This record gives sequence, C-alpha cells and structure tokens, in this order.
Amino acid sequence: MGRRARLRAQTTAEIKAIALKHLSEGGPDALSLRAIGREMGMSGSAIYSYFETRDALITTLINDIYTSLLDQVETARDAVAPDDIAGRILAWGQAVRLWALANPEGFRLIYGDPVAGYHAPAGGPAPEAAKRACLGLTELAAAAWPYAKATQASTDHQWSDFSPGLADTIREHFPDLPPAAVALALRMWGRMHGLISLEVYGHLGTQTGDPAKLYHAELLDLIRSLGLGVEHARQPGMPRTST
Amino acid sequence: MGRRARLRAQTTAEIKAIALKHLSEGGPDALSLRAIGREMGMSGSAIYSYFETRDALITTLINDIYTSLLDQVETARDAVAPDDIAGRILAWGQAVRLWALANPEGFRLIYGDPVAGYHAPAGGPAPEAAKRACLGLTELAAAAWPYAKATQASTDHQWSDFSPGLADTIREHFPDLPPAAVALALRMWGRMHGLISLEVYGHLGTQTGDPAKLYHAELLDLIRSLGLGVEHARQPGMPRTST
DNA sequence: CACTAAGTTTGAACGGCGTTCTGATTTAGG
DNA sequence: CCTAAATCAGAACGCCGTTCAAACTTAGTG
Repeated sequence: MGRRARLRAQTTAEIKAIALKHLSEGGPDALSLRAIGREMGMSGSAIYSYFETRDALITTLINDIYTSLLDQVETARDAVAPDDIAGRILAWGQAVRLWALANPEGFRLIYGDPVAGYHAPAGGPAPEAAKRACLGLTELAAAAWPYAKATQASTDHQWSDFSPGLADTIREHFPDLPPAAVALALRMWGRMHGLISLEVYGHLGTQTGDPAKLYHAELLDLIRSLGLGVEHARQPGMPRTST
Repeated sequence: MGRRARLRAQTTAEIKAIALKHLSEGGPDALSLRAIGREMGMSGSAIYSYFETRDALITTLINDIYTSLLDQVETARDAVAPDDIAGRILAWGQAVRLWALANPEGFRLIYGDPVAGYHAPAGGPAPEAAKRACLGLTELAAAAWPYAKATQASTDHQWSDFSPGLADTIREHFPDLPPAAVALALRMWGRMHGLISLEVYGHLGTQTGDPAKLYHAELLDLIRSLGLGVEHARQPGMPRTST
C-alpha cells in the first residue's frame, strides 16, 4: 500500500532480522525485546506496535525458520532422481542434519524448548511447516512402501491412529497408501531426529568424535531395513554404475 | 558430623525438593531461587550458602534426575532374563519412554534446553549418568552383536571415532567388542531418543493419537533389524511358548 | 488547506529475576 | 568464654516482559 505500510513491513523485517542475529550470536538468552530495540535505536516497548507480545515474535521466527528448513530439505531431495528412492531418503536425512548443525539455535527453536518461558500457541507454532515435513516424509515412505511393506507391516495401524487432519491430507495425496506406511513415515522422522537432536544438544560429542559417520550409518541401515539395496544410495554426482 | 552439618544436609535436600516440585508444577520458568526461598521462608540470597549459583543447583538436579532415570531403566531391563536379548532391549526402550512421559520436565532437563539461560559445565552436567546410559546400551548391543554383525557392520568404524574415555571403559568391560558394535549402541540410543523427544516436545501429538503404538513398532523393527526374531520379544509375564 | 483519527514512539512504572554485598545473628571449637 | 566461621536478611544493581499515559507523526477527509 502506501508509504506507511512499507515502513511498517520494513521495520517488522528488521526486528525479525535482529532477533535472528541475536539468537544465533548469543543463544536463546540474548533474545530480548529491549535488546532488539536498543540495537534499532528504539525503545523496547515500541516493538509492541509490531508484535503483540514476545511470544508472538518467537512464533513468527519459528515459522520462518521451519519454512526455510523445509525449503532446503526439499531442494536437496529434489536434486536426486525420483526413481532413486534410497538416494532421496539419504538426501533428505543428510539435509536435515546439515541444516541443524548450521543453525543449531533454529533447530532448538523448532524442536526444543525455544527460549525462556515461551509458550507455543494451540496447534503448534508452525502448523503448515510441520505438515509439509510430515507430507514430505510420507512421500518418501510411500515410494519405498512397495519394497518395505513385507517387513514393515508387522504392527497393525489404523487411520484412526492419526489426527484427522493429517489422515485426510495424506489420503488426498496418496489414495492407496495404507496407514502402516504413515506410521513408517513418522518412524523415519523419529529415526533421523534422534541422532540429530542428541548431537545438537551435545550428548553425542562427549561419546563419539565422528557423529557424521554414525548418522550416515544410521541412514544406510534405515534404507536397508526398507528393502532398498544400499547400492541404491549413490553419492550425489556419482554415475549410476550398478543398480 | 555434628548438628550443623545435619541441618545443612537437610536444608540442601529441601531446596532440591522444592526446586523439583516447582519444576514439575510450573515448568522450567517456575524454577527460581527467589521462589524457592519464599516457599522455605528464607530470603533468595540465602540459597547461595548451599549452591554457588543457580546453575550449580540445576546441575545437581540434572544429576539426580538422570541417575533416577537410569535406576529405573536398569531395573526394568534386569526384570527380563539375560538370555532374552530382544526382551531386554524392549524393556529398556519402554522404560525410557514411560519415564520420559511421567517426568517430561526431567526429560527436558536432561536432553533439552533445561531452563532459561542455563549453561552446562564442561564435560556435561551428569557425566557418570551419561556413561551409565552409554554402557547399558553397549551391553545390549554387545549381547545382540553375534546376531546383528552380519547386517550392522557395513560402515567401518574405528576406536578412534570415539572419545578415549568411552573407548577405554568399554574395552575394559567388553574386551572383544568391535567398534562397530559401539556405533550400533549409539544408534540404538538415537533411535529410542528420536520418537520419545518428538513426543515429549509435542511434535507427535499433533500427528498421531497413539504414540505408544508407533514407538512399540519402532522397537520391534529395531529388534528385527538386529537379527533377533520378533517372537523373542515376549511381553513381561508371558510364558516362553515359542522360541 | 485544516483537522481529526489512527498509528507510532517514548519514558516511566511494576513486578519479576540472578547475583553481590554489608551487616547482623547464630553456632562450633579451642 | 571467645573467636572465627557459617548462615541469614535485606538492600542494591542491572536485566527482563509488559502496561500505560502522553507526545509525536502521518493519512485521509471535508
């Protein structure tokens, strides 16, 4: 719209940018409205014109960060040929870890206790991003399902096990997918998340000096357990010598 | 020693008890030295006679909680016959999850960002407990290794991949264990940790209504991928009908 | 143009926090 | 008994999120 709205958008963006800067430089404690205002030459209370409360600002940050994570992960996945299922799973998993290591504060913001006394709104701070993550993993699980169903269908899952919103969305995108495959997608999520969060929170560094190798082995084991041959997990750039 | 020391120990215990109470009742934000003092009829600064700083108190709490977690997990594991490897793994995994759900604040304290601006001391807040956890998992991995090595030894691990302290401790307890088995133990840790932390932090609840089933399926898949038949994973109390 | 209504900003204020410091009080040991 | 150490209260400092009244700036209307 007019100049007013432009200034407002610019100031909002500056607040978020400085918040992210403080977050990555000084950790979660450095994120304070007063400090942001100080750096902008504003009083701390002025920020309340742009965000209803500190938690609202944090929620917005989580949304932005979660979205950027998914952009990056989906890009990495799409750099691998669609028929190379193992390669796409590997790319997804590696992208999540690399992003988490590059943006540990962002990872904590999304998956941990974000910051002192922050309370997420009902439905989570970033429902669309979370759905995108879930859907992306489901897509991988769906592609692997023909190979994996022989070994992965031991426990019986029903659609009623999942939230209605998720179930409907998935059935819309993947009409013939059984609920067990959705469970597989969530378990894949957990499997990637486990080692990454242990590493980000420093519980792995005291035990092993090479978390990357550990994580890679875990991804390979995941691929193998899905019935996808390890030889399918080509490194990016490698020609398809053997199938 | 004398009466003085007894009073001191008692007051110290009361501080920790109230801190835990506030933690579980009001979340991490409710943990404050002033609030603890208020409830004890003491001034907030008086606590500095018992703990050098707030972080020292938190470190002590983490130590206590982590130790109690391991006590419980080890008890659950030892309730299963030593030769029932799959059952012991299952018991371990289930015990961790049940403990985490019963003590979510404790779980966050150990594995997440504990509380506003807490900084863990060098070497981690609870090194002995962490070592116990690692060793317990290694014991499980070692027991499963004869069955698992055929499929789990794909990536090559060296002893130099692990921290010297851990490597020495393990080689002392399990002289013939290859480093790949230690990597397996850490990956088992990650696998259990992933779904549990997603659930504790509320990322699973919005997707599935039955995290228990999901987690159980994950444990069964883990056991299967180790080459241990699923039929080995008896429910506690079930007679050994088939092997 | 003037004028009003909305949006923006400030600065003080409130209550909370961890931490430090000064004194007072209690207690243990020589 | 008396001295030195331990324990405690209370004020103080600087930080925080949030609220509020008052000043200031801008946009839109008559």
